[in-house]
Amino acid sequence: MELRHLRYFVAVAEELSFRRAAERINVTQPSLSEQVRQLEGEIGARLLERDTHHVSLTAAGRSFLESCRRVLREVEDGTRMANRIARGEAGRLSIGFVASLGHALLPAVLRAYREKFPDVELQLHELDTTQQIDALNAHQLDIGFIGLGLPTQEITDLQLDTLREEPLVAVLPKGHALLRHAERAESEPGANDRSRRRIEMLPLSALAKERFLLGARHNAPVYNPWLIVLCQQAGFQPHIVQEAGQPVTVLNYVAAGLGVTILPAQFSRLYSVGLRFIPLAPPVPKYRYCAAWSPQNTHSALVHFRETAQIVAKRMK
Amino acid sequence: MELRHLRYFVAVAEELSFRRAAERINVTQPSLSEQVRQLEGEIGARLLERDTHHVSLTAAGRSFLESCRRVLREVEDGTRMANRIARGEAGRLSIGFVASLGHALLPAVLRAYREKFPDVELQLHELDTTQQIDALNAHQLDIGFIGLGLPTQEITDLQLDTLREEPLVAVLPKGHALLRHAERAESEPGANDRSRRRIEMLPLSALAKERFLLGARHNAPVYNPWLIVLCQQAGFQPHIVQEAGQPVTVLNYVAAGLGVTILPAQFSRLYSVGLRFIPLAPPVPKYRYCAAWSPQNTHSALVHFRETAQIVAKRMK
DNA sequence: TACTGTGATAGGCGAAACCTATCACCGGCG
DNA sequence: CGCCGGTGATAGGTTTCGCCTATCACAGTA
Repeated sequence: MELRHLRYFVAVAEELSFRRAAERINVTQPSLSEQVRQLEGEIGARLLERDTHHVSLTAAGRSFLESCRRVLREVEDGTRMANRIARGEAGRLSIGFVASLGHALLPAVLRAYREKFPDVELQLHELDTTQQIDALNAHQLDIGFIGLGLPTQEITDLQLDTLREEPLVAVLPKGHALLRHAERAESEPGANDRSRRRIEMLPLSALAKERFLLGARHNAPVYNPWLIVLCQQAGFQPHIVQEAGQPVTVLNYVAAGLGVTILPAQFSRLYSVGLRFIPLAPPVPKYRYCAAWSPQNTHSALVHFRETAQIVAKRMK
Repeated sequence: MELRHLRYFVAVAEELSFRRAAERINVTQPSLSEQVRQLEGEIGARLLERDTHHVSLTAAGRSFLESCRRVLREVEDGTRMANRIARGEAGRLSIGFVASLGHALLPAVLRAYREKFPDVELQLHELDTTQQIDALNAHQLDIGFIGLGLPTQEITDLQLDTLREEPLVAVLPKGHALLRHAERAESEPGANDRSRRRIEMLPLSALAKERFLLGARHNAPVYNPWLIVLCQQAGFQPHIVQEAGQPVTVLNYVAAGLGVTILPAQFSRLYSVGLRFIPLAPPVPKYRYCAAWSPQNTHSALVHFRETAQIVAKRMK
C-alpha cells in the first residue's frame, strides 16, 4: 500500500465518480480503477459500492476515508514541520547558562531571538560551566552560555564565541586598610581628586596578605581554580579562608569584614552597600563569557541563535 | 512521496545504518540510499547526517521520524479497522424501534448481539413505524423494529423479517355488558367452565356499537388506520371517541369505562387492573412485528444483527 | 432505438524502482 | 604503516508496474 492508493481513493470518495476523480488527479480512469482495486484487495474489504451509474462508500470505506484524511494531513504537516526545522524556523533549542548571565545578557538574547523565531521552543537550564561542557559533548545541550578565564582553557571538541570580556575587580569592605586614602577622601569634603585616584587601581599582588573569600566550588568549578592560578602568577599563594555560597553571599561576607574577593566587574552593579570595587592594575586579568556549542550539532536554529547572541552581546558592550 | 519512502526512512533511522536497514526491509543498499535521497529532496530538508562510518538523525529527521511513525500506525490501524468493519466485527449500527418492542424483544436481541460483536457500537432511536421507514429509506437507520398490520402493507424498497405475530385482542372494562357471563362466573365460585368459556372469544363485529379509544395517531400512524380498515371489513365503521395518549393511558381510560380498544395480545401482560382482554374470533387479525432494512445497505454488521434478531425472536416465541 | 455516460477490461509503453558491481573513504588491526 | 572490513555513494543494466489508449458491457435517457 502506498500513499498513491490513499490519495486516489480519497479523490474517488469525494467525487463519487471514477472519471471525475481521475480527471481531478490527472490520471486516466482505468489507472484509477486499477489502483483502487489494488487497495481494496490489500485491505481485504470493499471500500466502494459501484454499479454502472453510481458509486457509493461502504461502511468500511467511510471509516477508511477518515483514516486516509488523517494520514495525508499528517504527512503534509510532518513534511512542513521537518522543512521548517531544517530552516531553523521551528523546533526546540536546549540552552544552558551560568547564573551570572541569567540576569541581563541571556534575557536580552532570548527576547531578540524569540522575536525573529517565535516557533522555536527554548528550553533553559541553569548549569555551571563544566556541567554545560559535559552536556554539550553529550548533545543534551545545543548551546551553553559559560564563563572562562583568559587565556583560553582548552575545551575539546567545542566551538566558542566570545560574547563579553570582563576585567576582574578586587572587592574590599569599606574602610579596609588598602582603601585608607579613598575613605578619607570621601569623608573629607575638601579632599582633592589626586588623593582619591591614588587607589583607583590595585595590583593583584597587593592582596597577597589578604584573607580570600570565594564562592562555593560547585558553583564556580572553573572560576576558583583559575583565580588561584592568577594569584600564583602574581607571586603569592592566596590564603583562602572560605569557599562557599553564592556570589551575593560572598559579597555580604566581604562587607562584614571577613575578607576580600575578586570578581568580574559586572558584580559591582549588583550589590554595593559597605563594599568597594577596585579595578586591578595591568596586566588586568579578564574573565570571558562565551557561547559554546558542538560543531557536530547541525541544528539550524542554533546558527540563528548564535548570531543573535553575538549581535545582542555586541550591542550591550 | 510514498509510504515506501517513509518506511525506508524509518528503517534507516532505527538501524542508523543503510546496510542493516536495507537487509531488514529486503532491499539493496543502493535502492534504499536512493529512496531516502528522494525523500530528503521532496521535503527540502536533510533528515540524516551521514559520513562514511556513522549515520545520525538531524533535528528535522527526528521530527519527521515521529510523523512517519504516526502515519504508518494510522495506516495500519485504518486498514485493520476497515477490514473488521467489512467483516461486521466493528463499526456502528443505527437501530430504530417502536416503543412497544423496547421492553422485551429489543433488549434480548441487543444482549445477544453484543455478546457476539462487542465492538459494534449500537445507536438506538425510539421511533414510530413510519418514521423508521423514512429513516431507512434515507439511510439514516440501518435496521428498524417496526409493527405492521397483516396482510403486508406495501413498503417500497425495504426488506422485512417477520419477528413475531400477535393476535389482536379486544380490551373491555371489567363488568362490560359483553362480559356478563364471565363476570358472573368469576364471582360465583360454583360456576362451571362452560359458562366462562362462552365469551373467551369475541367476533370483531360484536364491537360495532362500542365507543373506541385509540392511542395518539402520532404514536400509531400505521396501527390506527389499519384498525379502522379491519372494522370496516368486519362490516362497521368504528365510533372513535378519542385518539390520544400512550397505550397505557388508553388502557386506563378503558378501565375507567370510557370505551373499548383493540391491541396486540402482548399488552395483556402489561397492565390489567379493571380490564378484560378478550381474544378476537377467527379470522383473527394479526399484528406483525418486523425487522426492516434497506437492501441497498451493504453493512455487514447488519447481516449478523438481522440473524441474531431472528434467532432471538424465534427463541422468545 | 440510438445516445450518452458509467466503470471494467486488454494490451502496449515507459518511467522508475530495483539489482549487481564498483568506488571512495575511514577506523581498526596486525 | 599498510592492509582489511565495513561504510555510504555511484554507474549502468533489468524488470516491474503504473500509466496510457482503445474498447467493452451496461444502464438510464431522449
